[in-house]
Amino acid sequence: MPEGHTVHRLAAEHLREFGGRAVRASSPQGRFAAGASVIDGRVLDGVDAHGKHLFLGFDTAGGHWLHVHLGLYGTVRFGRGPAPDPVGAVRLRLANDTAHADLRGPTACELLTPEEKQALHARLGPDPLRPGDDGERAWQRISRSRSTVAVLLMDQKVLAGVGNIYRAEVLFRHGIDPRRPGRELRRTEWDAVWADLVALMNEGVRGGRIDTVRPEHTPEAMGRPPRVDDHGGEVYVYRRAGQPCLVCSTEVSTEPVAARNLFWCPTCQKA
DNA sequence: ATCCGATGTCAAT
DNA sequence: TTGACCTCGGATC
Repeated sequence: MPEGHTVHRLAAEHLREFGGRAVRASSPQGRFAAGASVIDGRVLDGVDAHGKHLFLGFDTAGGHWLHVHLGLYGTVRFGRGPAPDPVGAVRLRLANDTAHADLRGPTACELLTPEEKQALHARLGPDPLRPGDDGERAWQRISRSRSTVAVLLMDQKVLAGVGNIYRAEVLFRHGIDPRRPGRELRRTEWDAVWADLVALMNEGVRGGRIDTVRPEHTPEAMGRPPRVDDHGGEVYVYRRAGQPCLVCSTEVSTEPVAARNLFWCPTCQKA
């Protein structure tokens, strides 16, 4: 499930499983039948990821880019060996003789021209997972904005790839109150946040999960039972409302912000 | 069997 | 600011 690290991981996995060979494409559910027939039989010869947007290039010289956005609940499930009958609503199945991948529930699954792909990149902020990107463009926006850092970090035009978990966790790690206006963030704080996102999210790509807890605060180090959460990683505040802060034992706070639940420690993250 | 929430975005108001 | 989108899994009855 999808913050930026998941999408970058999916790009690499598609290239590994399907790259350089003709791929069969179908839409068992039917909603992407026309698009699948365009891709069917073409060679996957390039992949790209920017924030939460995945791009698969088929015969890219001919300009066929598949754009996928998983949204809140989209998934891709890979399988080895002969593809079984599709189960449930599979929007797109990619398959070759050794592997298959089933896409379900995406917000976007569409074909783009190179120009349309470029336009999409243009409206996204820098992505901590894209090697050439840096946080300067994001800082220009943040340092001029009266919006809160909680809102700014989730705005994909400002910064691409950060979602609700990385937002909550990186602000905790830097002791920043999520309700502070962007223009009151200090340059040194932003530089530290950006550098931390680069490190945390690359770690997320490697492990396929979001782990943000420093070694000295892990359950093992603190003598607590290991944390169990759907998303599978060790975190400080995400979805821990009402539980004691791992650092200071204050109850973790929560509050809806723009239809998403924000989590923070009111003691460790002072204005 | 049914309800609810979820790592997200956009159109309509 | 609100609701729609559209899928799954876990909690609840």
